[in-house]
Amino acid sequence: MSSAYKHKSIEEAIQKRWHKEERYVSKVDDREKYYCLSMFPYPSGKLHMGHVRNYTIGDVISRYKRMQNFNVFQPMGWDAFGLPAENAAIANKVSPSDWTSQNIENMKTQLKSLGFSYDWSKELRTCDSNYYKWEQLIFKKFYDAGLVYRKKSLVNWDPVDETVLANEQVIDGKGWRSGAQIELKEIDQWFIKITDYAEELLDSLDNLDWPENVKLMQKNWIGKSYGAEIKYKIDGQDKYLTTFSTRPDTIFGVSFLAISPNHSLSIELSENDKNISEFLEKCKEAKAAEADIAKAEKLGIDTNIKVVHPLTDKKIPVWIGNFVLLDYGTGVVMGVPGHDTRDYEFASKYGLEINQVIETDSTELPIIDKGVLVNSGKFDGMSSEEASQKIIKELIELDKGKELIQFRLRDWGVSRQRYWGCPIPVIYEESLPKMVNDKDIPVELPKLTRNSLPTPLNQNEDFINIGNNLFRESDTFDTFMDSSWYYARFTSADNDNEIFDENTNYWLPVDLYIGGIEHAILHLLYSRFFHKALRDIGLLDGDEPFKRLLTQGMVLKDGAKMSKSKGNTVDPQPYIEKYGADTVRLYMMFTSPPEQSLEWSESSVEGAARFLKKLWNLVNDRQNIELNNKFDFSKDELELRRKSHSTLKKVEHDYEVRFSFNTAIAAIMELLNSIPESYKEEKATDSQKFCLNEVIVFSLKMLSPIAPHICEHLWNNFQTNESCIESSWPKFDEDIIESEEFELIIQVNGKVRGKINIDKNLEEEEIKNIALEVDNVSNNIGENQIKKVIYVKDKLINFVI
RNA sequence: GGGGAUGUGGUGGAACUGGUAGACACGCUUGGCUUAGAACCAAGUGCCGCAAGGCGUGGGGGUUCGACUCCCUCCAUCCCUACCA
Repeated sequence: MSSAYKHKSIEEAIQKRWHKEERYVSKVDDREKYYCLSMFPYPSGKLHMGHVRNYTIGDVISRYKRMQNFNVFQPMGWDAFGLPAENAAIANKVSPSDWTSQNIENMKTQLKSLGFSYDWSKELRTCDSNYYKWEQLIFKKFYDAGLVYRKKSLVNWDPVDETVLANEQVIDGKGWRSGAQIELKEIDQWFIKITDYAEELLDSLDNLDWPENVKLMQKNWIGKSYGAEIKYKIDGQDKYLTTFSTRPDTIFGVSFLAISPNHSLSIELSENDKNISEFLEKCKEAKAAEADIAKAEKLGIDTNIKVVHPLTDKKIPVWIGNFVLLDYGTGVVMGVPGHDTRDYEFASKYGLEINQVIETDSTELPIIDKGVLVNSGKFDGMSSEEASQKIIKELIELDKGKELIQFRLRDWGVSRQRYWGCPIPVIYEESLPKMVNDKDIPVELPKLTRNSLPTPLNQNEDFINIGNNLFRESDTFDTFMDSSWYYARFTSADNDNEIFDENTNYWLPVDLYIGGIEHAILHLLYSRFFHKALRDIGLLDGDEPFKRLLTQGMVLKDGAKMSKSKGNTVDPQPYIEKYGADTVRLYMMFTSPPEQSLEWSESSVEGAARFLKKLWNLVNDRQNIELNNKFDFSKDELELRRKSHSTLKKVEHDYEVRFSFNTAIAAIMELLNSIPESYKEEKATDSQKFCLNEVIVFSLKMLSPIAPHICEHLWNNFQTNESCIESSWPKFDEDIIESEEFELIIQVNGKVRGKINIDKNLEEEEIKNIALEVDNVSNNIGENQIKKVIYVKDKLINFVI
């Protein structure tokens, strides 16, 4: 009788061996490389099931590729700067630095206990000055390349705490701690010109092996649109308001212009008009987040200023509207209520004219679709497309507009008014900013004195005032800066003298990048931008950082994404202790396909544990006996061999092409279920033992990327001639998979009426006759005449009556 | 508001290219083993129906010999929306 499966001692022993052998420390060699990267975590305290899912996927692929003789690089690090460390510091009186280090230690221990094959020799922490010094240098280089500028921009201001709040910290318009009404406040901030790369970021999406939905999201986010810039002369003044519209064909329907509350004209008018200044004050009581602006009630106020319509000379009112964003386009919107939902709503509310200038089949305004022009003077009767061109041409002739391509993408504001981040390497002299000298980099983040709260750096006199009337920049970088280039730094993480080195060229680009779908736009777009900008500076090669992308779906709990900040995490630790890492990994992979979101439930953890136990009972205490394979296999034996080889083929496809680990596992379960009991007995024949051994060898190999500890342990006891389970991946034999027969599905009018095994060599006519003989088929056809026969080779025949 | 996804038994899911709906598991039911339990083993398990058979992939409509799969429409849920990461 075999001994019981003891996951704890096996996993500890195997992990110890990996560590001792330095098995996963990677070195450049002449094999084909495979850089497999999972998004590094924010060290929030403990791992949760979302992490386990993400990192198991990466580890399965890394281990599979290693067995295929690729030189695999799988590093891990920490996205260690960010808001939660400051919150924890305030709540628990620990410094952000200590809190972060402690969390990293905890989570690293957890990652190790799960048996992930990371190359820990390349570990990174973004909060180390050894990491962020390079980030400060990159920023300087971006500045030298003309990619950095300063501009005023809006933030959420808490007037009680006198701090800037993240969108997440504003709840129903109130500060989450103070409860004070938040105001929009304009402050100077640093921006990076990601828009210089808008066109390339859009175009090169086509060449990426990424999921289509992610490419589409990025495309829509960049938002290239073709339209016209149209100038409206302010009545009685020699000034113009400039708008952008993608629908110049609707220009005869313009009944108002709406300008942003932050537009210079709005501010100018508010100085002498109490109503307007009150309205602008009210507009400040908003949240900066786009979703909130879009959902807020549309409010406006008439400025009493009129502009002149460029084609009709009609006088048109100018309103201030709270829904107009200054950052997008020109901060002026031309209102066409007949053909735009938002404009329609606004015009209805304030009694502005609603004119129809486009006709379609629809009778109800607003009509959003393109159509044929009406009420548009000489353009009547033209299609939207034709009219757009002619109208732009006319505007150009009148010098009142031009054709324009516009992007939705805005420049990247990287300033944060926070302590726990990378200091921005700038010094001000008489308010004029200058980059710090290279020799003064890194600008180290000052340590907090004991028990002091993490206040923004502008309150740290020792840090900002460096004498001689010189002052340091007190803002820190957006943490998206830290995560935009870490994938590249991993390749040279142990090099203190250079940012990147010859290893960088060997490992980049990342062959497979794995992470949550929530990063589909921002993080992935910023990283793509960084790569291109670093290329143009001469620091990196290639156009894109991530060749292939796998976006995993959210792990949900109580209907929302599992995260520390939402307080709905599930800690894997109790499961690792009770069932072992292999079971947890197997369960996570078995429970759903990676791209799908998954509501957490432990309902079938037991099933995964049971399966490994079954595997253990089958293989443990069994030895692989070397047998000559010149057997005259029986039908049943051949059937099992066919199953072994076809399962191997399927698993390869599922691991490599589909990332469909749940179906791969199901196939292996089926294979083990299909072994006849007698093959496992002592008295089984040699040919039966041969078939059983084949199942075991294939199964251990196929499962080892998912459940590496138990498979390696069983392998060492079972196999004698190949020491390491990881040293190869088996090969399937297509000849064995090929079968002489197939199961024919017989339908009558598309409904299944019979199934029968058919020799593959038979002709269609013979198959048809055999099918018609089947009882249930002939009964269903009865006296009816067969109108049509549809035959799908090796699959199905359908009689239409 | 905008953008992107998802929706299949009691539960997680399978069906990869328009061709057997429910693989593989969980749970449950019955039986075996056991002093009892755990564990394990065997059989059953979409719904209605005694059966023959019929119905069935979020709702409604369409295309097709044939639709979970394609088209239209509606509903629900999740993610992102530029300062959570």
